Amino acid sequence: MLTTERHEMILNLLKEKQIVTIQEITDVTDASESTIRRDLTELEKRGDLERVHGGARFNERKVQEYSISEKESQNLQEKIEIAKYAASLVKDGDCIFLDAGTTTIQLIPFLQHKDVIVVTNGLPHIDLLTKHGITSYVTGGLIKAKTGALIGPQAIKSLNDFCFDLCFLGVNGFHYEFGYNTPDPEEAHIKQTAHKLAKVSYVLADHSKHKKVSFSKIFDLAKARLITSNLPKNEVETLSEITDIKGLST
Amino acid sequence: MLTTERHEMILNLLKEKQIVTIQEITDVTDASESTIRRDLTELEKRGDLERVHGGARFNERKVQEYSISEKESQNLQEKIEIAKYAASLVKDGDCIFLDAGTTTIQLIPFLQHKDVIVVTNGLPHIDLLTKHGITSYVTGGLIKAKTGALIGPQAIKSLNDFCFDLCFLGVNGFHYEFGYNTPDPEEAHIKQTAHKLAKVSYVLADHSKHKKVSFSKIFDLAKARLITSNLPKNEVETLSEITDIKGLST
DNA sequence: ATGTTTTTGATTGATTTTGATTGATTTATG
DNA sequence: CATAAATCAATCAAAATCAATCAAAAACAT
Repeated sequence: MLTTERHEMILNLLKEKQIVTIQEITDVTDASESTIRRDLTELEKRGDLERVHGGARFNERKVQEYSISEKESQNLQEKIEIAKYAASLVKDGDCIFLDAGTTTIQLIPFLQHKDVIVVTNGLPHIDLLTKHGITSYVTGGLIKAKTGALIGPQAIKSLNDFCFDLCFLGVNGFHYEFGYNTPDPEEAHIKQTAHKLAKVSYVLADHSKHKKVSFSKIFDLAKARLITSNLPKNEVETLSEITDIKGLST
Repeated sequence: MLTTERHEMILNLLKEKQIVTIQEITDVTDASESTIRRDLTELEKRGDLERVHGGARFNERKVQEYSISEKESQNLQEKIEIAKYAASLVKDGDCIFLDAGTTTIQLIPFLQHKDVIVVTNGLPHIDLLTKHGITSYVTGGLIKAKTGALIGPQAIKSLNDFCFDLCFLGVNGFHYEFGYNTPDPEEAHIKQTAHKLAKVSYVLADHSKHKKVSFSKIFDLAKARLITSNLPKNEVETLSEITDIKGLST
């Protein structure tokens, strides 16, 4: 039996059972315990599985990679409406920061014939931006494979090379009391930095983000104007007490 | 039995079984082990299969999606060979700079099971890097839509945040007297900077780049090791007078 | 027919993989 | 908490596989 063949057997076993013992693997493959241990070490190094005492379990990394396309389809129409309105705020000659995320990406087609410069930390944005012939800059940074965002100190540092007329941010949640938030502190830091560098900041968030709270607070609602949609009228009124809010409806 | 005939038998075997041992092949073909080894080497060079210890398996490379520009890239086979050799120079734990360009991009599949950190200024590289689960950073900078390279002062600045064990550069031409060169002064500047930050620099260039001279000189041949292929023997000797050169042949 | 080139199979020593064994570490059990 | 059982990483020698070399055989050109 070839080493590669054995590796594939192990991964197939894992795909079926989610978790396997070394004993099970040696039974199936007829290889010694030592060999299987070496295999597991190797496969873990590749990131294909996670070792646990006595065996190994499946690594969900590969499944998670689909998360981008799935997310994208959620509330798509709403996101497009929000993005369309946001784009209407852009004037010729503006310098814009486009945050990573599936909402802000919808903004790009509406910028096509405007004479603007865009800076983004979202990798999926880049392709669309160049296709629409928009002069664009990317921040540097570590690639967060799951979301295609650039993060880390390098991203912050390269952001500081710019000033923005407008800044469009995506968030995971917004809350009357707890402000705008997102799960990743690194991404929160990026958004804070972009906000500081911009004359005006907008947060784009569909109704599903309302009252959601996740790990990292970005800043209070008051600090950026909120563009959202399909929120109950009274909620919009409540929120408008503390921030500038544009409530659309589709 | 004809060599070609044997090659086809091997590929057919592979199509059926996905993975075969050398023993299996010798049984079917009645050829010696040495001959089969030679066949496998040849077929791997063509990109028809991938050798593994003890046998061979169907090449994933062909299954994987490639961007249009890659498919259209000239001297692809040569570039793959060069990239493969370049990848063999990479050790676990290395920090690598991967220059933008169609040659360096071929290096990525060969890095997939190595424990490395990659920094690149090539946008097309990013997708492949993440697909292979490689920890990667992007330099910031202006997007040069034509080549998908990141350039300008922001790119230079963010490069200076790193140090590299190895630096793999692409060029448009190399010349005994005029050194390595490329048409865009901005890109030349990036390459120079990356070279300064790296312990060792390699230039990857297929034979079509030989004796080409374009607008911007990057640096003299002596400053970086040259990996090339299909160059006449005497040319390799001449070049080896002034620089460290690895001449492959396909 | 003769000399040249290419292909082949055998042989070599180097490299890689393997399974057994060791003692250390972790987990289970009383 | 202490002990036993299971699992672990590290090491080593045997086995398998490898690339490189060389001479014989085959294919080729002249």
